[in-house]
Amino acid sequence: MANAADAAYAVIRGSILDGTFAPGTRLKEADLVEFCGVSRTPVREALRRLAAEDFVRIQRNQGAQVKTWSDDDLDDLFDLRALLEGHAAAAAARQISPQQLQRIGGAIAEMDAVLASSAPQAEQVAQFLRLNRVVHETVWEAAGSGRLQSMLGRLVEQALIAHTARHYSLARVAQSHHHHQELLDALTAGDAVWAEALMRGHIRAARLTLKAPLP
Amino acid sequence: MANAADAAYAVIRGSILDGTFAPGTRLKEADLVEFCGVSRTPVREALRRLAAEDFVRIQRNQGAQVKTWSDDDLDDLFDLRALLEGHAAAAAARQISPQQLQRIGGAIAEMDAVLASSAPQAEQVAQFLRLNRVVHETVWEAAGSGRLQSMLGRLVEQALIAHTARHYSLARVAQSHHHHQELLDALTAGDAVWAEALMRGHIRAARLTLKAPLP
DNA sequence: CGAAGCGTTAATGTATACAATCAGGCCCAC
DNA sequence: GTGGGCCTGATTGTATACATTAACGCTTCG
Repeated sequence: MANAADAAYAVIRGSILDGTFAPGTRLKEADLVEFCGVSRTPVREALRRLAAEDFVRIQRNQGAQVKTWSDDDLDDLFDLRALLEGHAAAAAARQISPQQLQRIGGAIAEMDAVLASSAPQAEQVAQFLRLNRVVHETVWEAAGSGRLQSMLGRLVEQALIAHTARHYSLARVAQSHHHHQELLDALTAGDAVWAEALMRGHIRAARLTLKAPLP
Repeated sequence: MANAADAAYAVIRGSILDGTFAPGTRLKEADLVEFCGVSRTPVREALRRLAAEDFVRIQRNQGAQVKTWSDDDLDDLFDLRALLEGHAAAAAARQISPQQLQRIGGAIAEMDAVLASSAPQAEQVAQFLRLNRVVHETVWEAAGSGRLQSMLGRLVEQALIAHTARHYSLARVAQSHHHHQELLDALTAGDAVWAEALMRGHIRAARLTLKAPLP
């Protein structure tokens, strides 16, 4: 990351994702110059890029603020995610490689280990989320559409912002885990219809988690 | 458009869409400064924006070039379009307003008139494409998802670049026209399944047109 | 004759200075 | 007392100068 603009982008984006810049926060260029340690030019470039990716909202002469998501927005977002992830799962079922299947299988096995461990719950959830990402990204990759992959990456990260400062319950995590296991069966069987149905359900369940986390 | 950056964006984007900047063309910032009549800063901003929207490709220290689309890319693009436009059509069928139905009906009636006229063929096709856009945009709008709307807008425009300098045959245009008419029936009936199926077929047919135009 | 290394140059990347614009507060008039 | 208009400060938008990078052609050596 020799680039000042890329560095600024990474810093700001990371700070939005980890909650340092909460939704609604006004992002002044001068402050970000200090925060990122680069001049205004790359900071502006980073902000424009983040705006294009829907992480921030820019109004003319009024600067940028971290985007806020209404409940309807999130419904909308998860509807699209269900559609696109379902599509990806179906495509993946038709053409996934043994290596990719193995990667998903490995991630699921690791999840097993994580959930069986006696680590602190927060740690377990964090590990699970990382592995969850591996599973999903492998499915996208197997779907073989770069465009679909980048769209989904963005959608997922937008959903993540809304998650910030909320924690998943282990009960929901376990539910997700079961989804993944069954998804692996569907992918292994090459059953596109099954895989798509499972994935759509999986995403819908995730939306519900966000709305009303289980205890 | 009091903005220099917006102006540059509009000029460059327009020139890409109308074929002035053909796919693969290297876009040097200095040249664009002259072309757009603004300084490098807004030109750069415009290029970054166009890159985010997949109109150009930017490599570090190597500037921007108009994106080229392989046949596989286009297949990919139209697959996604079929999925998303189908989804939009289904959603629209469930909740479209009388005003929106009327707008689509009006556009179709105008298409009738255009096709029945004795204008030059190129003129007929151009008019038809404009009305075609009205029909589709109304469907997206009726679907009620801003995110879906912007995604589709982008996908369609990317497809348009590939069309440049190619002309549609009247035969294909007539086929599209029939699709639109039946789509209006489905939307009026509020039949989401029908609308989705029609739209998916409509997009698939469009892909074929691009691949092998009818005489 | 070919290939590798270096220098030049033309382009992009970054910083900063200047211009335009908007928000907020103050004052004045009604 | 309240509303409107103007002024001021802060912030973003634009231009330009400087730094850095990589591509290209030249030279030179094997």
